[in-house]
Amino acid sequence: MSKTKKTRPTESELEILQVLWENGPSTVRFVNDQLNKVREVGYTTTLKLMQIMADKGLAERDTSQRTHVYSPLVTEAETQKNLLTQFVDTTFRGSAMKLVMQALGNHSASEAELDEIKALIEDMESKQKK
Amino acid sequence: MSKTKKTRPTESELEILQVLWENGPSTVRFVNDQLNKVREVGYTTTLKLMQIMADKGLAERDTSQRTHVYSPLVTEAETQKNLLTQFVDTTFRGSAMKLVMQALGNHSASEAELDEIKALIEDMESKQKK
DNA sequence: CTTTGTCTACGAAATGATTCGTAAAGTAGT
DNA sequence: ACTACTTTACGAATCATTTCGTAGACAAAG
Repeated sequence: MSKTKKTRPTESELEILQVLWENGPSTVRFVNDQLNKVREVGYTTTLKLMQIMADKGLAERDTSQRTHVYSPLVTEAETQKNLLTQFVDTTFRGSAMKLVMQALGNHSASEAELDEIKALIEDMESKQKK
Repeated sequence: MSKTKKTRPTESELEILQVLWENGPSTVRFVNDQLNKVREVGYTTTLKLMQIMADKGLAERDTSQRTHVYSPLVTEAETQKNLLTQFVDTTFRGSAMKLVMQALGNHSASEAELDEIKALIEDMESKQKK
């Protein structure tokens, strides 16, 4: 009922947001179908979740048609940022750099990606030097 | 009662593991005191949680003395790796590199840290090249 | 108009995690 | 031995999240 901002999506809500971010405004039916490609979820379960999300201000819905269309009200980048911050705190005791090292070490990256990151770092360093 | 491996720590369990990792084998009293430096938690709450953790195989306890001493059964690095993988999946749709970029961008790093990461990347690239 | 299917609304059950009260037993100090 | 304190054990309350059953509205097809 409120849109007071700052609500953290739960796991399930995040799954739904992913669908909305990837595909744009969608119906419950569509979202539910997407989710079911990965795991079994009942239609009314997805419906309920999406209604809650609208309630929390994570999404809004167009009710002008009988079949409602939901749009995300938070961006992917902004949500990632929030979740990342809290994840770094709880799992890496606040050390983002430890996380970066782990991520680089465990997950393989293409040369292009590595170059991109290197460029980003050099950019940061040059700015830091004033 | 089982030690079947692969149990994911919850938020609260992770907090307790942090204490155990940082301080080594500890009593419930000690862990609870540490937690209370950050937020209020009842003694029996911490006790219960630690008993559950022993149950799940996240920790083991020495009951030879009246005051039990708990030790972690999972390492910090291993736990971070598991949590990171699932976090990348749910929040960054599997793209560890996107996460790295976000982490670099949002959280400030010292020059030394940046250099360390750059070195790591160059190391990876040289190994990849052949 | 009736049947069949799809949609939303709603409440409540199921699940999982966390918190706490209370009891029982051991320990320490007097 | 008595009292005060600390510990473990345990069950249940609380709280958040997820799941589902059911009902009512609407729509499409015959």
